Amino acid sequence: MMHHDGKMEWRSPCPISSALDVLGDKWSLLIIRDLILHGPRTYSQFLDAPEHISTNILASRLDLLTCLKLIERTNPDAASRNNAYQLTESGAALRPTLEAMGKWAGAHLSDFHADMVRMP
Amino acid sequence: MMHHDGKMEWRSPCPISSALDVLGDKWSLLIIRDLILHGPRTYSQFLDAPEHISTNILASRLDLLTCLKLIERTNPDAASRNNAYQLTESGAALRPTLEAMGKWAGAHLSDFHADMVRMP
DNA sequence: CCGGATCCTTGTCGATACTG
DNA sequence: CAGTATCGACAAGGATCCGG
Repeated sequence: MMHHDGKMEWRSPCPISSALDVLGDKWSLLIIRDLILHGPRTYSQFLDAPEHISTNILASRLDLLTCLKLIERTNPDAASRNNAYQLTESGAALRPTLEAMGKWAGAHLSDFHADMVRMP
Repeated sequence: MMHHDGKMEWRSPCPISSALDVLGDKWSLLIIRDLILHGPRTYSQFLDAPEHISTNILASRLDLLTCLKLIERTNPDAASRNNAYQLTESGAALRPTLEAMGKWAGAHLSDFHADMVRMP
């Protein structure tokens, strides 16, 4: 198993910049979204999301989010098979950010994306 | 001048996913942050931000954000020299998202990033 | 000079095949 | 089922060049 060496690179002391150092990509916040919407989730349940993340990207994001303690395994000691991931308190605290983001998209992106819906 | 062909790819109808289709990278929200914090800003002022975006990335992001009407030129008809970018109403509406994100980072990232400060 | 555009290198993403 | 290995495509970074 490959796991992160814990050495994060921070571009500046700005909190927003730091948040984006962790979450500034197209997938990390989608993983958090799935966990907020559906509760604990297994590897293959993440793969079933409509955005279709690929397996290696999912594994690397789960690894990073675990290292930074935004998520954790539901049963750390059990075999990885059928084991799930869940939010920590830190990950769950991203809910207001995601709500603000979803609200913004609903209000300001519908001109460009007619098929967008209220919530998945 | 090269400009975007307006064809965005949307991964799903989910608003959060759609927001991340636009803003899910390490730089776009930092541009919005600069505009919220400092008001209208020129090309070289963006380059002076402590995170040091490179010129080509900045140009392509400004172009995309302009196409999606999150930002606009302060004086569209004037020469590009010394012209600045400012937020539209749509871009300004991202303030709650950035505030939530900054608040989250301040509360949950300081264990990993000791040098982080309240606000830049 | 300022606002980019271009070139080139490096790194990350994404698809698919594969393994315990 | 939960990942890992591999490889090609593409995006980011960095330096420099150019038009006004």
